[in-house]
Amino acid sequence: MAQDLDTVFAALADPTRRAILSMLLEDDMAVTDVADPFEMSLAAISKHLGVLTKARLISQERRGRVKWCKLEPDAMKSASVWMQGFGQFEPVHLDAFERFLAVELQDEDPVTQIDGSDVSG
Amino acid sequence: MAQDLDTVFAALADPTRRAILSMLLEDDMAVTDVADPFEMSLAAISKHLGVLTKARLISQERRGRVKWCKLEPDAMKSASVWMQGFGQFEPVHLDAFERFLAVELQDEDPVTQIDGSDVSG
DNA sequence: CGTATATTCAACCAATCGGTTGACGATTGC
DNA sequence: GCAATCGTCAACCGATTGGTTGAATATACG
Repeated sequence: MAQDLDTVFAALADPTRRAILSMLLEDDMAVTDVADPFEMSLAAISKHLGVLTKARLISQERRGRVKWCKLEPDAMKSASVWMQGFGQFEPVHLDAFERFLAVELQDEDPVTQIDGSDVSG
Repeated sequence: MAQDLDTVFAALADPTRRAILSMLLEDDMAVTDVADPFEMSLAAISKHLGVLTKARLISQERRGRVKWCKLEPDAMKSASVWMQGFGQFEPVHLDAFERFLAVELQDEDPVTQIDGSDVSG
């Protein structure tokens, strides 16, 4: 559906949300841990996670008082398929680590942030 | 760069703009002709084309008093590469006509609009 | 039980978005 | 030259976005 593409692309348009997705590529995470490397409030991250969930790019499962966030690549796949209509984009075969790097390198800012180097107060 | 992805994904998040892109898949078009199937004003379409141009998803070349719009698939490709970090999306080998259909079918509304059937006011 | 932790909710804010209208600047053609 | 065509610009509008803060809700722990 077109509306799915609306929400998926809109979700991907924000660098914070893309950073969150690449963090979740490593492992499932609790909301608080997702929020940790960012300078913004927990509530803001919670909203971002809501946007990602609505776009079905992630799923959230509550276990006890902790809500675990998990990457759901299918939604991204359908967007990717739509894009493929515009050219034969070579699939660039990557192994797990290279996939991670590919994402990290395209998205520069969040890496610095996630690294937690020197985030000014 | 991350900012490129911002503008590309944001541009793709709007159904009118995706419809424009799939129209341009068939052929280059003048701004007026792009606007024709839509119910909104020419100025609105002009703005949409501006967003697409800024994202480098299209280019615009003025020839006489007509401005021609041309699809530029490279920007979409870089977004597509970013996405591939999240999974091995099979490349779905399509020929030219099938590529066009793939795009059209994913994006339903615009087709109806382009068809000009009955878009309520 | 009481308190700390995890997360969301609600209200608010400034900025951006997607659309409108009317005026305007170029270019074309009778 | 003058009128029609092509396209953008500027001002405006309501809705949405991305952030804040403070309070509220659950769950866990000691």
